Amino acid sequence: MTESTAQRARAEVSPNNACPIAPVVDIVFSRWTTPILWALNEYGRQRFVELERRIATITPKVLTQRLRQLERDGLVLRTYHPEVPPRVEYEISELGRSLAPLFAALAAWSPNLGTVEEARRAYDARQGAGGHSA
Amino acid sequence: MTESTAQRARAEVSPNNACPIAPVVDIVFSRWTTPILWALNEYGRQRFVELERRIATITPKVLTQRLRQLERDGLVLRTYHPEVPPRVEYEISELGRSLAPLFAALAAWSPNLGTVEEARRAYDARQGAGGHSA
DNA sequence: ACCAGTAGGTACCTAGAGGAAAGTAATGGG
DNA sequence: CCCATTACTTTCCTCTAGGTACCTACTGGT
Repeated sequence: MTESTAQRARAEVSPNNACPIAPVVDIVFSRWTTPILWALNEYGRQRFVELERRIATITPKVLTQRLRQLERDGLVLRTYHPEVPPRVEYEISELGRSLAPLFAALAAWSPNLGTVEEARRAYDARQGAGGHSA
Repeated sequence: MTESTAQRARAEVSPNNACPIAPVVDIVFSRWTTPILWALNEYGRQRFVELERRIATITPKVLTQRLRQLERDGLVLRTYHPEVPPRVEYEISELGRSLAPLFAALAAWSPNLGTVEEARRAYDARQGAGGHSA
């Protein structure tokens, strides 16, 4: 019940008011999902610890939460091997792979990051110096 | 100083470890920025209250914060008219407009939302019913 | 008997984002 | 004189995502 409450909370705050892309953003670009999907898409099927080590700054709890969410959304496939030390493998699903052009568009825009940094420096210089009038 | 702290915090938690698109996501898809950019892109130059009414569920404080952030990142242009009741107009910048293909890719993926909903129902049915073994 | 290792689960706690509501400056209108 | 309007700002408060730390089951190795 806790999870569904969280899901509903996320859904409630998303202001889909005539903004048709907000739900997609909620699903695909919620926190941590980008590096997870990217790692699965880039390095193929992996185990829990591999993902954990690759992302490095994520905690196992949150990684589990996000993987469950992605599995529920059908973007990730989970395979559980009931072996002696349990082994679980995660891979990106067909639906998840359909996000590839989206990620490509993201990557295509990334050269503009320099422009953003420049804009930030300019803005901070305007505000930071004695520039802002009373 | 509070704002820059928040910016740095966001930057710290983003695990850009070999995930080149994470910074773009941080800038473009941080909370509330999607509906704001979409509204500005869709309905053109607008005043503060127009945006506020259009998004409806956003509070003025957060709208101001997000607009400042977007202005600092160079995605939005702010024009202040020092009139008797102050008037401010916001419009999307050239850099912001360069996000259009990204948004188009988002919109192109949105038909898959049905598949996501279906996957969620299937997952919930699996877990919700007596299906999960002890 | 004890530890290692996997894939988490759970309880507790903190930090910080976001909401609610009131304040602010300036001025025209009743 | 008081109110309304605009575009915020500020204060206070809540809420929850995420972090820390510890726990689980299972078996093989020593």
